[in-house]
Amino acid sequence: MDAVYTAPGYLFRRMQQIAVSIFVEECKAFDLTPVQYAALVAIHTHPGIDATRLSAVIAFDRSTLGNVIERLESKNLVERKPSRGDKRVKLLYLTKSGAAALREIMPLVDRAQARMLQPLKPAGRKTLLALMTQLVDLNNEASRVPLRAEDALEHLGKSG
Amino acid sequence: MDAVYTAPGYLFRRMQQIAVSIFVEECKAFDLTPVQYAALVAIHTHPGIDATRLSAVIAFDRSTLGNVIERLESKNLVERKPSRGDKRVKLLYLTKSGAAALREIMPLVDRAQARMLQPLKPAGRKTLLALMTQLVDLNNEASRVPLRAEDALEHLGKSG
DNA sequence: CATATATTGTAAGTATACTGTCAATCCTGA
DNA sequence: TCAGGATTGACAGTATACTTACAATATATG
Repeated sequence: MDAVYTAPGYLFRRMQQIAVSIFVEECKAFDLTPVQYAALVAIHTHPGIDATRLSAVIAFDRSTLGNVIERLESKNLVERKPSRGDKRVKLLYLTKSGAAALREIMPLVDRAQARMLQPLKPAGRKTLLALMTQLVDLNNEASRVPLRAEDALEHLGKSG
Repeated sequence: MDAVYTAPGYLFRRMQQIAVSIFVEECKAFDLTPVQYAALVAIHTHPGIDATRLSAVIAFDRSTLGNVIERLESKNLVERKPSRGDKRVKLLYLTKSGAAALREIMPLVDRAQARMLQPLKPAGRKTLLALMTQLVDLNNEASRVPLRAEDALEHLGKSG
């Protein structure tokens, strides 16, 4: 059984479980999940983005994202407006209330992020982040939903 | 947006996503998910374990595990037998077919595990595993479903 | 022994995550 | 221009992952 507890797959699942748990605990004053937060941040950074491009920017499944947006809409944090040029597309914007919620929750999320790594020594944190960044980047294509930040943003007239 | 892509929470979610993707790809000949595989391994190691203890041993949510076991049962890989001593409890065993499936899928899972870390250099893999093992262990209590391997196994008369 | 408390499995409810499929719409190329 | 292919959002279906609640059963305590 020891082999199980040091297998990368087990460690990644477990750490994700822990990370979500810490996030929810820190942000329990807001009815926001990690995914919903990520969507808010991305819509704030790229107002007028559509759902398909948003899914590429934050590496979420497109189908799942539809439900996420629906929930954000019903909480009045996000609004969908039809695009003029393309009748298929619905453009995403934060509402006033959404922008306000984002401002309030950001420091809590920062604290959650810090807590995830807190048990390690500073040098270990730095090393882990570097290795994980590298690994996620190099494994990008292995994911079912590869990150396509640059491609997705070309049409928005943003450079980064 | 760059801060998002180097945040620990993002990296953990992404890596979990990638790990599941690789697992499914390597094991697609079998209709088995990572969770179902983990349950099979644990039941194989601890035959006659009950669902509550199993959830502590592999750090799964108890309610979710019920559905997982149900699926394994309907695939005829696992069987539940009522306990004699305690009428509430159902004891878990691998079927012959379950043990055979486990033997066949193990090497595929090993390959999947190796693929997850392959993009890193050997030294980096070792360092990452060590840091992750440490972090998951030290953060154990932060999870909603802490690992309780030793406690859970006391009643089974196993030493480890 | 009787009652309060705890445990076990189960279920309902919510939220990711993914697979497909589909109709509406857009775009391309002959 | 117009037919074929691609894109977009929506939907159905499966599988985690968690919460709360509940009935049946066990156990601890008076």
